[in-house]
Amino acid sequence: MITLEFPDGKKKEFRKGIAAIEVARSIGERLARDAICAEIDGNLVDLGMEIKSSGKFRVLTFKDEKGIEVFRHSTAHVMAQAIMELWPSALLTIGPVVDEGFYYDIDLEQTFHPDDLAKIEKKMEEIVRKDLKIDRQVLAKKDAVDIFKHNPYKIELIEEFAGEISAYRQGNFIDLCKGPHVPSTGCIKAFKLTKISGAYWRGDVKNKQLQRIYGISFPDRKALDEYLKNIEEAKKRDHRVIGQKLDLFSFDDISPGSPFFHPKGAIIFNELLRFLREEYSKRGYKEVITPLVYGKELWQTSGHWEHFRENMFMLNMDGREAALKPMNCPSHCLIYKKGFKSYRDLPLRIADFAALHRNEVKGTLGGMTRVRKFSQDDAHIFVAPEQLEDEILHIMDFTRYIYKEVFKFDYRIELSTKPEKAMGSEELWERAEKSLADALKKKKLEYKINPGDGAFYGPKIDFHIKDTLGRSWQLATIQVDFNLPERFQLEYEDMDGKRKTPIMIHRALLGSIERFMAILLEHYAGRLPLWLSPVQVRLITVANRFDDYAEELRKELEGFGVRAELDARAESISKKVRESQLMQIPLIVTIGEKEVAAKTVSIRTLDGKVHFDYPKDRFVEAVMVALEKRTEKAEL
RNA sequence: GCCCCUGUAGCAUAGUAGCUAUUGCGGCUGAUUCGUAAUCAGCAGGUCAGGAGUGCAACUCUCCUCAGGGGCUCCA
Repeated sequence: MITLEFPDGKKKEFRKGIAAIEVARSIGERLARDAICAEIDGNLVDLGMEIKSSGKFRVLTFKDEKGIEVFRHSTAHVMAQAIMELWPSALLTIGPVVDEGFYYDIDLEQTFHPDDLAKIEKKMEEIVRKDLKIDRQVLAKKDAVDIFKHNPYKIELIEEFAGEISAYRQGNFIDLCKGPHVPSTGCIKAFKLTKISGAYWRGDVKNKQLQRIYGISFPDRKALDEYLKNIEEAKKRDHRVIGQKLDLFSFDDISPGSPFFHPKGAIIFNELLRFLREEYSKRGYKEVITPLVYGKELWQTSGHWEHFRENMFMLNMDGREAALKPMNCPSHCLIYKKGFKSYRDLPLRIADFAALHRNEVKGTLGGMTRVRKFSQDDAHIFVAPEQLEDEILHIMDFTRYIYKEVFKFDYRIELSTKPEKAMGSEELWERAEKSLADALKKKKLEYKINPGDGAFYGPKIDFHIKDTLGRSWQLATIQVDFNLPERFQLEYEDMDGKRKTPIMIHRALLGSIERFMAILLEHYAGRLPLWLSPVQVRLITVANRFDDYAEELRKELEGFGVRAELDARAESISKKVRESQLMQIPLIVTIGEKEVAAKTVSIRTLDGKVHFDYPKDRFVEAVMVALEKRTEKAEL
């Protein structure tokens, strides 16, 4: 007999060699039905696995992260089988589970067409209907090589395996796999193949490009339908759709990747800058204005010429090679060098909103999230070494204020360390990495380490958030740099009269303003906070004879710096309300007989609620308070 | 840069086994003065992304270019 301990701490005896599924059944029929695989002492196993020794036992279902992964991985196998049946010459490579679903990379002469997805899905349904048993097999290396000898990718994988080589068979399909898997193909109830793309073998551009098919699966149809509905909803929130509907920005073929901000978009952009400037003045930053064009010698000094020349826009300046600046750091180093610096000048916080140009390769451009021309809320802070940690803490506070308090975002923190292409000594890098890690620990923040993902001049802390389509974007970044100050021979005179080299911190909190705007639009689904709304108040009159009162109120609001419009067209109230609502105007004020008589207004907010007979002066007051405090909405 | 898909008026769309194009919104004109998501009528608006080719004939088929989209790679 063996003793199994369940997650609730209860222990139960079973005969040795009992299958995991039987144990599940002994707990409950329902659990056995939902079971995907089991976990024994932390190791995932198939439900058919015979348990030979005592230990901690757990049944995994679709409610468990690991259960979802196994389920989707099994779906990937069903898809692979379907593809092999339809295109027997296809070579399977790898097919892992990702955040949203799974994919399989396939080497096939013929290219897949989107219509093929439906064909593959049909074949998958057949396989599911057959309810083929999925069996685990442990193979000796030479047997594995023999089975997969026609597939060089699998051979390459087999050659790398150190431990046991396992494979899973369903019908006449077999694939190399660590497992576990669901017991039979019939378990895969609801799935959808979502997209086709190219992908390089092992993610390396030098390797052959394979075809990747993505899919997702769920234990029942309802969950899948819900997922698909969410995707549809997310598409409506896409910043490109909102940007066009609200007339915020556009693009033109004549300058791909460079946004045109329309008047309403420009308001949002400028409001963001106004907000930052106010914060800057509270936090000791000094704003500067710098050139866009620089001779190449500057980029040689900074190291960008060597590392990023292909991504810079080149120009000719008096017959000398020059480039549009892709970033601000060298400009600020030059400003630092004007006039001798004392330790009393540090920390020196230099902020800049200059336009930056990066000649991104065409394939990577997209909407406002990846552009060629953009501005950052950039700042470079020059500190003495002993000020470094405090300054980093100071920046993290600033970041938290913006993201948590003002915009209420959830973010993820990553610490990126020394990349292969790096400048500077090992020792400097270690010091820089440690200072960032220490600051994170002091703030008790959770973070993930991204080995080798730092900038070429130093390590960094990045703040990432997800967009509505589940894609992750880097927003704020804090980078420690010991290299540029040396390259530019920056120095300051310390208390002891000695000349020392300062440390430079690169930081941008919103990141690119363009990208931040995109994320904001999606975050709020176009319903921006009052202070950012291009039009804050729209006044609608019931009939022309009330226009004077409305215009008076509009002027009053305008006088207080509120963006207010009067819609006095001879259209129906319903129509004017509808249009304002579609334009996501936060405060829609209607004015008619009653309002004029009683000096009130009727205020409609975007949720459709109407506050009738609201005293006019109190309304103006409420708007002013909301703008002053930058709250999302006016308190009515 | 690589793979795949897409490109019809300002926007959203229909369409043709190859004979220059549909509808709605928006715009303009006129009427309507109305109480919280579309008042009515009329009019204008398109070298069907651009170029080349095959046809008597191309928006439709082929090729090239450009742009957009989804991925891959990249992201100072």
